[in-house]
Amino acid sequence: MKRIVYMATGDIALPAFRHLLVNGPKPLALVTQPDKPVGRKQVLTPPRLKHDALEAGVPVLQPEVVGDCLDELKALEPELIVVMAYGQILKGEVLEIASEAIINLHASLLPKYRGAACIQAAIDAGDAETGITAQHVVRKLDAGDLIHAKRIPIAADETGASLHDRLAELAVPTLVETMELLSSGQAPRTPQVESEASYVGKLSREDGRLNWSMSAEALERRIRAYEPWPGTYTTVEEDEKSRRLKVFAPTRVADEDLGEGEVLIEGGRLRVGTGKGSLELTQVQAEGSKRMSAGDYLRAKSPSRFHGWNFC
RNA sequence: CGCGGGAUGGAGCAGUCAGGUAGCUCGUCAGGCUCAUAACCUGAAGGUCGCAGGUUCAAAUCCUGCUCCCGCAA
Repeated sequence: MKRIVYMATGDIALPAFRHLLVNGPKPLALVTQPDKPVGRKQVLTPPRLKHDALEAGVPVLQPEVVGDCLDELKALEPELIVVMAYGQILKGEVLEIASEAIINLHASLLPKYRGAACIQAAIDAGDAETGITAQHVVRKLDAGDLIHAKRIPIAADETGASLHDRLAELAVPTLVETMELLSSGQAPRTPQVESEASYVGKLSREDGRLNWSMSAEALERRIRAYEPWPGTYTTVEEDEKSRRLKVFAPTRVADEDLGEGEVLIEGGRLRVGTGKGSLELTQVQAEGSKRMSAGDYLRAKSPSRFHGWNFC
């Protein structure tokens, strides 16, 4: 299989793309999302994949919707289309363009965690392992027949960021092996077991608000899972204003007996009660301020101010 | 011109409204004390108060312009 079109936007698709650029077969084209304004200054930023593609002389297509470049795609006469973290749902004619197959590399062990927030979901749920699954792309999101999957264990201190990077690397052998299977004509094609399927939608910043009635263990996992996106935060009443306080990993489960959201300051350590057990926050970031250790955060605050302090 | 917060020794901050000796909690270094400690005591070093102009006898503080950092929004 030599004629490949790569459809991807997210950085998680970068290692596998680079592998193809270096070891071949070199993709005929990269289809990626249009450059988007990013950050506070709304600077128009191209996906990093685009940079690599252009450097390697691979043509780049950036249609608003994939349907806009159907003719260009057909003209390339691809045998295989590889989709990973592209950011658009594919339907209609696009699914028919590749002569052999259109496959997707998904960052979970399907049929678990179909959808966008699959990496966060695996950590949040406390799963022991996750992986990359290669599947055929069908109309229904992430519901295609399964070809191949590779697994990795989830570490006890795993964050969304670390798992993202490890899965990106895992995508390389997953893609290579999947292509070998397809070429050999021996590729399995296993329908997903619908009863075991689950779906995790896109996360928004608001999803990162910590609910102190959850257990300390669940909160600790969530803080790791949602780092760096969407991040987690709590709010604190200060000077009669409700201010946001971002919370980062690592956090530690502690065993003080505190009410939900009740704050205990002791020896420069910051602990909060939860629905079950308590949590020690070690890294926080106040509004308008940089990320810092809990000790630094507490340093300039007088102890009396914390009397009866609560997070909510 | 999307809204808002901020820049003060190595860290986190107060001081700015009402201009007048650079302060707090830590850290660092030196010495002391203790069986011992995130312990305590004594002392020391360390700052062009983001940058550039302006007002003033006098500017961290007032005025103007600029740079950078951050929260929200997208």
